[in-house]
Parts: sequence; C-alpha cells; structure tokens
Amino acid sequence: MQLIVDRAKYDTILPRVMKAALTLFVDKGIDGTTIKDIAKRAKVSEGALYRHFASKDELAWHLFSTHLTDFTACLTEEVFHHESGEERVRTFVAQCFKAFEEHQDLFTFLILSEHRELKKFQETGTHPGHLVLRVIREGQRAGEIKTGDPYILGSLVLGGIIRTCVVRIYGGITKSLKGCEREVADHLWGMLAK
Amino acid sequence: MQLIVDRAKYDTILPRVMKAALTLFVDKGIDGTTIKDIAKRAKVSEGALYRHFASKDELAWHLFSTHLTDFTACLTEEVFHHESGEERVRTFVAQCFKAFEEHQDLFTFLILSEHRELKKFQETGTHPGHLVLRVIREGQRAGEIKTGDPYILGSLVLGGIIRTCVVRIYGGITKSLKGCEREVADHLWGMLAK
Amino acid sequence: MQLIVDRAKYDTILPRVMKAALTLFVDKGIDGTTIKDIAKRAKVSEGALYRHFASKDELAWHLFSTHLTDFTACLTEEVFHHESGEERVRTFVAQCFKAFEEHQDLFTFLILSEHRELKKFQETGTHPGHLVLRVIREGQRAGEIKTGDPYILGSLVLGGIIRTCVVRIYGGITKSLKGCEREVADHLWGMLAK
Amino acid sequence: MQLIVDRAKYDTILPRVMKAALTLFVDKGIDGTTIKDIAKRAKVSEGALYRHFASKDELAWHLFSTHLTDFTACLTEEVFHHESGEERVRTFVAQCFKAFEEHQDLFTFLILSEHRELKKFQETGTHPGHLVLRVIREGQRAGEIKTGDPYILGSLVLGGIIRTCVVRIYGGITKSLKGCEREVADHLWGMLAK
DNA sequence: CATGAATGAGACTTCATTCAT
DNA sequence: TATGAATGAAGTCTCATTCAT
Repeated sequence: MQLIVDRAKYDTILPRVMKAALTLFVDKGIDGTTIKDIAKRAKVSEGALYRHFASKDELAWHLFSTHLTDFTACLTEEVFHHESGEERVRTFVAQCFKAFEEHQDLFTFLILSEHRELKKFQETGTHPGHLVLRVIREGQRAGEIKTGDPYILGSLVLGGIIRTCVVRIYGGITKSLKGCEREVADHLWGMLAK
Repeated sequence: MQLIVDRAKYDTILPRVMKAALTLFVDKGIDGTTIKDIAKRAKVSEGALYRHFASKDELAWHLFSTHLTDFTACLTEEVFHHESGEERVRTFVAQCFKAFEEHQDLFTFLILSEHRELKKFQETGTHPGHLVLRVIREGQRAGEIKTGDPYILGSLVLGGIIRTCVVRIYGGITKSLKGCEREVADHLWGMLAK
Repeated sequence: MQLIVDRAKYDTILPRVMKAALTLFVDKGIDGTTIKDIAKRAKVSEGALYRHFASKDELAWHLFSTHLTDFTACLTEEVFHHESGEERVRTFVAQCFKAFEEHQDLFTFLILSEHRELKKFQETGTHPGHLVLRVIREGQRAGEIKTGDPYILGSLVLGGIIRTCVVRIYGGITKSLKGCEREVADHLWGMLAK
Repeated sequence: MQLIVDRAKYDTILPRVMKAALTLFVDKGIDGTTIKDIAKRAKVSEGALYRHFASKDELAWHLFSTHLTDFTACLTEEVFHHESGEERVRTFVAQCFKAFEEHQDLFTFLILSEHRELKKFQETGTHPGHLVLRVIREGQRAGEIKTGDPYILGSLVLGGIIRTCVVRIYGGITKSLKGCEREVADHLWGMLAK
C-alpha cells in the first residue's frame, strides 16, 4: 500500500535533513550553509525541504530549539535525580561530557556555538545555564554551597565546562572528556563547596 | 591649517571603518554583515573599503588578528608584571573585565564570539588562553598552584571568565563586572591554589 | 501533448542562450558583453545562466570550443573525401564560404575574431589551420603542390580566405561569397600548384 | 627655468603612456586593460592620464588612429616609390614584415587585432588594405596583374600577409619574417601576375 | 598641474524561494 | 508529492572618472 511507502519515506526524510543540516551548520555556520548543501547531503531535492520547513531560518530554529529543550530536559532529570549538591554538580559535568563525546555535532551546535538564536532561549529557562543556577541556589539554601552571586558561580561552572569542550575540539586536550569527569568535577566542586 | 584637515581625514576614515565593522560584526556576525552595512555606517562609499582591504574577509581578519595580538600583548605585560601566581590570576581577571567593560564590542568580537578565524590563532600562541596556560604552569612549578592538567585548569579559568561576560551581556548579571573582579578572582584562585 | 511543451522548453533555453551570446560576442566582443545583455536577449533571468555555465568565461569557452571542434571535424570530412590536392583546396574554400554565408555569426566568432581563447586551440590541432597544413603537406608529397614552407603556404591560403570574409562583412565585396568560390579557389590553387 | 622642466616632463609622459597602453592593449585587450594598469606601467598617476585624454576609449582611439595613419602613409610612400606592380608588391610585403619584426606590439595592435575601432577606418582609406587595392588596380590597368575582382585579389594578398604574422606569433613559423619576404612575395606575385 | 583616494555605477555571482511538471 | 530549473533580490567586488589637496 502506498501509504506505507510514503510514511517510510516521510519518516526517513526529516531525520536525514536534520542530520545533514546539523553537520553543516556546525562545520560552516548557519549563514555559510546553503539550502542546496543541505539538500545534497540529505539526498533530497531542494524543494522538498520546503515541505517540512517554511524557511532555512525556521529549519535552524527548529533544530536548535527542539534539541535544546530535549537536552535540557534530560539533563534536568538526571541531575535532580540526586539530592546532594555535590552529586548534582558531578552528574551535570558527567552528562555534559557524555553528550559532548557521543553527539559532538549536536552538542557543539547547541552549547558551544554562540548563535543569535540562543538569545531567545535565555529567557525561557530552557537552557542548561538555568539548571546550574537552580543547583547552586538549592545548594546554597541547603548550606552545601558557599554564598555568593549564583549567576557568577553558575557562569564559572558552565563556562568552565564549555571551555573544556572547546579546548578539546581545538586540540589542547587530547584525551576523551569522559575520562576527565572526575578531575573537572573535583575542581568545580572544590570551588563551590562551603 | 590645511594639514590638520588632511590628517583628520586620513586618520579618520580607516578607524571609522574598523569601528563600524566591529559593531556590526558583533551585532550580526561576520557573514550577516554586508559591505553595504559597513560602508553606510562608516559613511564611506562601498568602493572605498577596497582601497584599505582586499575583501570583506580580509577586513574581518585584520580587525581580529591586529586587536587580538595587541590585547594579548597588553595582558601579558600586565600579568607578568607580577611574580606570584595569585596576583597574576587576579590581574588576568581584572584586565579581562576591564577590557570587557571599556571596549565591550571589541572584547566580544575577540573573545566571546566563536569565529572560525580564531582557529588560526589557536596555534600561534597569540591568544589569552595561552597566557593562562603559562600562568598555571609557572604556578605549578613554583608550588603555588595545585597539580593537574594545565589545559583543564586553564579552561576552567578562562571559560569561567568568558561565561561571566556572556551572562553579563544577556542580563543575568546586572552590575558592572569591574565590581566583580574580587569575587570572581577569589573563586578562581580558590580553585587553583594548592 | 505535454511532452512537446516540455521538450520545447528544455530544448529551447540553452540554445537560446548560446545564440544570444554568440550574436553579442560577435557584435561587442566577449569582454564587452555583459551577463545581463545575454540574459535579456535570451529572455532568461541572469541567475538561470549559472545553471548551465559556471561563469561567463566558461560560456564563451564552451561556445567556442564546441563549435570549433565540430566545424573542423565537418571540414575535415568534406575535404578528405577528395583525393587530389586541387579538389581538396577547392572544397576547403567552398566549405568555408558556405559556413560563412550560412552561419555568419558563428563563423565570425570562430574564425575571424582573434580571441585569446583561440590560443589554446593552436596546439590541439582542432583548428582549420591544421587542416590546411595537412592538405599542403600531402599535396607536396604527392607532387601536386610546389615545395616551400607549408606553414607559409598554409597561412597564405587560410589568411586569404579569412580576409575575403572580413572584407565581405565590411562591404568591400558586395556579392555572396558562394559566388566567389571558383574565383578564389582558382587564385589559391594557381599559387599552390607545381 | 621651470618651463623646460615642464616641457621635458610633458614630452616624456605622453610617449610613456602610449607605450604602456600599447603593450597592455596587445596583451590583454582594450577592455581587459584598466586605467590603473596603464598608469602603473607608465609610472604616472591615474588622474594625470585624464590631462592627456578625455577617456580610456579616446586614448585607445588616438593610439590606433595616429599610428595607423602614420604607418599607412609610410607604407604608401615606400610602395609608390616603385613603378612596377611586382616591385610594389614586394615592397609592401617587405615593409609589413619589417614593421612586424621591429614593432611587433604596434603592428599587432594596428593590423592583427580585429578591433571594433578599425571599422571606422574602413571608409577613410587610411588602411593598408586600400593601398593594396590601389596597387592591384594600377597593376591591372598597366596589364601586369591579372584581371579579377580587386577586392578579392587584395584580400588574398593582405590576408596572406596578416596570417603569416599571426602564425609567426603563435609559433608555427619560427624564423624571422624578414627572412621570408622573398618567399612570400614570390608566392603572392605568382598569384597576381598575368 | 600631479596625485591618488573616493565615488558610484554596474559587473559577476550566489542563493533562498517559488512553481511548472 | 517530489523535483530541480528558474527567478530575482542582494551580495561582493571592479573600475572609469572626479576632485580635494
């Protein structure tokens, strides 16, 4: 029956497009990537893209917001599974590095690149930065984490993680970040702990 | 006197272009900025730009490399003026925040934005990241700074500073970073100190 | 039937572009012709040209090389259909004049204009000049054509034909060259014959 | 006295410009040569060119018309110094080859390149083609040259000479054309003689 | 008067988007 | 519905010419 073929095709096209777009966006930037590039890599016609997205920008936005929401949600679940501030921080670091190593393109696109799109997310609370903030505030309230502006402490934590990933990409760090979880978390928790 | 007019004009056009380009690059990205935008903002004809730069990319690269080299040089001088690791770290933080508050566009362009151009600089040693690395290594040798992969410690320091600036821009932090030097440096030095 | 419409369109756009380009190149030179000119005359958008050719130069080169190869091949076949040197020379003259009268723009573009592009063809043997050379050498070997530098004899033959066409265009000669085949061939063969 | 200096400069600039323009026009075509190219090669400022010529086109036209008039005049004098058709033809060939070998750029610009500018000259009688025509007509009247359309005979003569030069440039003929005067003239006169 | 920076029109080219098939 | 050719706006860059110095 045709529907099956169609469905199969439909189910298949979108992920292929998303994946192609992701890789290209990370590699050449959003502006630097053309619709033709994406279509070619996804082995779809250019016109077909417009059946799924109204415009290139919408595609980028969709790619970004969907995955960032998902990622933040997962992260939240993992992190708040734990009770103690220390375990939460350690889990946060571990999950970030895991995501980085297992889905480098996606993680780079979502977290490492400074996209203008991100700005819209600053206010919605759907960014890992907000998660860190919450961890810190709750930790301070519980007396586990030292006092101080949570935004600043949060920036130091998240910034440190982000920069570690960037340096890993650029070659300063040569081992897998999964092996660095402990070391990084030790440093960061050392900084936060009362 | 005529000479003054001449000088004024001569001295004025290139800086005007650089300034316009900087603001626009920060605001809309390099790809997102057109030659026309720059020319309009600098109140120069489009063609005139090409007397000073062979292409838009060269303009961007020049803006980037010149200022990054300068900034790193200044930073190096200030930081290595001091002998102790702690003072060096504090100076580093202070100078970064000073640069951020006094030349926000430039600092954003050089340090906060992840430009592809930056990659070329990763290897030349002309980036503040290398400076941090050196501070840490010397501090470790002097027994002031704890042992551990200097790349990781460096990432935590620089990443923390960078992210603090980003959050300041996006509105999480609302006071001038100049007032946060002490706090941030305390946290970071606390993390590094043996 | 739809197919006809399709075919018509498909078959029509490229030739229309080629034809427009040819006319304009002959009239105003390659450098003197703009993409806009060609697009306007071919009733196509400017952008559409780039689906068929990577650049204006490639269009010119394609127009030139394709047709020159074709023309030389036809000429070769016709000329070497004959055995005697005299018939070959007469055929060469006749075919050139025929081409000139029937496809004046194309002939002008290929043979009369001195394009820089032509230089590339000098060495490939795909130019009518090489054909003349061969006719002369074989004629000399057969004892039909007088001895002497074949390049010089060839230049006199081909140059005479080319100039005749040029003068025809500029108005010195007013009758169709088809009516001059005999006269020109008589002169040229008289010069070549032993 | 200043005037002398000025004159010296004035006398010196123009020829330098003409020479530079000539070389460049031959090498890259008129359209392919920029004012900046000419100025640089002539070691003059771009603006200075406009003191001597109203526009680039005027420069080209001046270069062309002046020298073509001169060349044709010289040629005419040399050729009509002689009485017999044969000597006239031989002189014509000799002078053309001499000009070619001694002033290749100029000869190429005036005679070998098919400039649009040339068209204007077709009617003024200031082109070597007209000279050949006259030689042939007078030769026919004197009974030295065979009957036949003088335009055609003239085309065969001039075209042969031109093509010989072109082939010399492109490398088919490798010896100096000065050594070919006799051979070429023999062939051409053989063709013309009654 | 020479200079050469600036202008501005316009050339070439790219690319997001539309649309006929 | 998928395709990919066509469109047309917009971008980068060039260059003849002008003009302040």
